[in-house]
Formats: sequence, C-alpha cells, structure tokens
Amino acid sequence: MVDDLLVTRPIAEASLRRLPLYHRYLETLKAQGAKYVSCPEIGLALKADPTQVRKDLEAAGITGRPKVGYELDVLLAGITDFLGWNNTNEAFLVGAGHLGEALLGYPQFSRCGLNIVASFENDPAKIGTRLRGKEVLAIETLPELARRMHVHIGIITVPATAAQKIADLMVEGGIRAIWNFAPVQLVLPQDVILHNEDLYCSLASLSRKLADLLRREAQVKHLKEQTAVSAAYLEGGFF
Amino acid sequence: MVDDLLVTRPIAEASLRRLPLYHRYLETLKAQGAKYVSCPEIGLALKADPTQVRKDLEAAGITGRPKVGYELDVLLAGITDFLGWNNTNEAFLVGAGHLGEALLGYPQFSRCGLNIVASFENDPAKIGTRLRGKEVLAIETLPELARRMHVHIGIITVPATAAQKIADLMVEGGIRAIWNFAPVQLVLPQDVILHNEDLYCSLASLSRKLADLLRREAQVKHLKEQTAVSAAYLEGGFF
DNA sequence: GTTATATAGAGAAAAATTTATCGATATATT
DNA sequence: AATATATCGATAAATTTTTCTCTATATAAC
Repeated sequence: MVDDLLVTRPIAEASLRRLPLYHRYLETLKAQGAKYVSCPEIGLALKADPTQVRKDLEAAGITGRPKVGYELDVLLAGITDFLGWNNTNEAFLVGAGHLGEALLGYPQFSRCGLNIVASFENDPAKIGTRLRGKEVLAIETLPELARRMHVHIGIITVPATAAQKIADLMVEGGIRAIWNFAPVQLVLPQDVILHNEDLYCSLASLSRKLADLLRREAQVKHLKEQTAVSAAYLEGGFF
Repeated sequence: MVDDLLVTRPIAEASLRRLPLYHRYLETLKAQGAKYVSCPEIGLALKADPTQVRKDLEAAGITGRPKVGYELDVLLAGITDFLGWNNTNEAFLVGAGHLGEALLGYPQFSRCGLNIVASFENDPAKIGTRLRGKEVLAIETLPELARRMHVHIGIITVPATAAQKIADLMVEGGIRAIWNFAPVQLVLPQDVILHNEDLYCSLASLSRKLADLLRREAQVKHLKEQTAVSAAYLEGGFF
C-alpha cells in the first residue's frame, strides 16, 4: 500500500531503455498520419518480440484495445508521461571539449526532460565564452551555483584523470545524479546516482559480435571448400 | 563438438560489458605494484557481487587459485585475450563533427583493438583536411575504399536524417558491423551487425533513477513532518 | 445477425541472470 | 605439524527477463 507511494512503478531497466525507441518510432508513424498501432507492428519495425513490446507498455501503465491496438496519441502521451519527459531536469555539463559540445548540440534532449543550463571549464581561454548558446563558466563556481539553482544532474565530459575532482565538486554542490562519460570508476556517496556511459564496454560488445560473425563465416567457407574437395574426389571416380 | 569451432565461447552480454571495467581496475592495481587480486577485492572496488565477478572471469576462461586469487598479469592478459584486444579491427568514421572528433580523440580505442583509419564527410570545406591526424575523405569514396582496405567496422556520427544513407553506403562497401550514434533505427541486411549507442535511452534510465530518488526523499521528508506533527499533538496533551 | 480474425490481456513456461551455499585447496599462523 | 582462514570452483537456489499459450474482445466481412 504505502510502497505505491514510496517509489515509482517498478520497471525493468531493459524495458525502460526500450520505451524511448518505441516513442521515436511512434512519432514517425504519427507524422505519417497513423491513428492506431499494434504491438506486432512495433515489434516488426524494431525487431522486438511483440509480447515484449506489450509487456513494456503494460509496465508503463498503458492499455490498448483488443483487435484495434493502441491509439497512437494516447500511447505517445503515455510513454512521455511515464518517462517523465514533461518535467524538466536542469543539468550542468563539465568539460567544454568536443564531446561536451556534441552533447550540448543534441537536438532533442530538451524534449526528453533534460535542460543543460550551463557548461563549466578549467581552461581560462574558454571561460566566459559561449558554447551552443550556453555560458561557459569557471569550474570553481559550480558548487555554489548548483545549490542556488537547485540543479540536480551533472554531466561529466572531461578526461578520465580529471573526472573524480569534478564529481567531488558536483557532490559538494548537492547534485544528485551524475552522467559520467569519462572512463573511470567514480567514488561517490551512496545517495548520489552514478550513470556511466562507457564506450569501451560498448566497444567490447561490438567487437565480440563481429568476431563471432567473422569466425562463423570463415568456418562456413571452410566447410564449403571441404565439401567441394569431396565432390571433386567423387567426380574423379575414386569410389 | 563442432559448435566449439563455429562460435566463440558464449558469454552473456552483461558479463562481456563488465570485463572492460575489471580490466581497467586491474591496470590501476598493477600500476600500484600489486601481484595478485581476488574476486572480493574487485567486487568491493567496483560495487559488484564477488560471485558475479568470478562467474564473469570463468566465462572468459580464466582460472585462479583458492585462497590466493588471480595472478594479476595472467588475469589482465586473459581478459585482453578474451576481448580480442590483441587483434585490431579497422574502422571508418562518418561524420567529422564534434562527436566524431571526440571519438577520434578517445585515447585508448587502439588498445582495445579498434583503429579508426579515416573519417568521411559530406561538407566540401572539411574534405581534404585532417582531423586528429586522420584524413577527412569524401563520403562517396567510402564503399570502394572499404572494400579495398577490408575495413569491417563503420562508425556513424552524422545527424539522424543522414544516417540511413550512410549506413547504405557502408553496406555497399562490405562493412560488417555498424556502431551507430545517430538516434534512428537503421534498416540493414540481416548479416550486418548493428550496435546502437542511443543516448536518449540511456537518459531515460538516468531520469527515472533520479525521479525515484527524489520521490523517495520527498516521501521520507513528508513522513518525518507528519511524525513531528503527531509528536506536537502528543506534547500538547491531546491524548 | 453471424462468423472470422486480429490483437490486447493474463498467466504460465522457459530461459537467462544473479545470488547463495558448500566443499576443496593453498597459504599463513600457532 | 596441526589448525585456521580466505578464496576459488562448482552446484544449487532465487530472481529476473523473455517467450509462449490461451482467452476475451473489438472490428470487419459476409
């Protein structure tokens, strides 16, 4: 009973990560003038199991109608709502390098409830300038500003060696969640959320998939050659 | 029997993604002069279950010794080996914008078996220049070059609207795995690996964790206030 | 109106993943 | 030398996640 109030509706991390994909696909459907959509249709487009799609939507508290599917507008609104994209979270970004600028340039973050309000730098040459329309401020000013402005999210796009220092400043400023793009394991208080975006881990996954694919193909090729050799023997009348 | 040859040792995606984290931590240990390491130690440092660490290492085919743990050098070599970081994969990167430049600047990709050999662009102003020491080539030249150089990996860092066209060119060039940073669902032949790096999905996960945290805290605060009120009533002698 | 059909909804089954347990073993200590 | 202890290795249990199956329902076709 009380638990319902204490936490948001529980959902598997994997489901949560699929919902934005559905949302994106549904928007393209809407742009094409569609009014209704079914789970099999979504599954087909996104190469996902239809039942899984249905379970994900169920987890997000969205219902449809048998034989009809889901009303597109209701579904889009439901996902938006469930993901909290109506409420904006303000964020500070630290590290006005290329990655930082790329993130500031991401067009749709604001529509996903993320508003990067300023960026911070160490480099005096950059401080005081503007990046993608956002002020570049001195890193020392972060803690106080974060407190004053009640900014809850910090994004770290500095080199690995500097990341822990930045994280400490963020914690000092009362930041509650850190989106870390630096390849280091940050040490944080228990009540601060750490979300690592680690491209090396991602690369490991990609590399292995490719290695599997290439190995499989090499094996198939090898088997084919063997078969060809056997066939040649047969043709030659060895048996 | 034959299956052993057909595919690499099977491993859970989640395990695979943890191995680079272990590797990174182990390198810092090695730098500190350590010779041996145990699963509980790794687990403690990386906030992972020790049994899970052991299972991951087992999946990678690495063995240790009871009571002692793992020899650091053997363990590092084992992970490197398992992840295929000894063999280099060459890659083409398309989209010489900020994200592309950030990726080209990632210091350690080469140590993880990824060698980005060139980048490609649409913008004539950029073509012919160099980015992080790598040539910026015209996008039309990609298919032939990919074939000639046997490049197997394509990295897409162009805007969403251009991504599918780029993917098609990559497929035309015989590229086997695409690391896609654009927020679109690419349509590819079945035998081409697609690895999406979708920050919006990642953001959804972060946002929800934060929302949960803040809601929980608000609830706790509310309960405390209620308790305080009750206490006041009690003090006032209402009962 | 009746029948056929596609799809949500609900629950069960299966698969995968994580966590716990216990015995075996190598080292350190007494 | 005997004992204690930490950790691997293997197995089992628990949990989570995915997939399957069946039923009910809304629409369309006849």
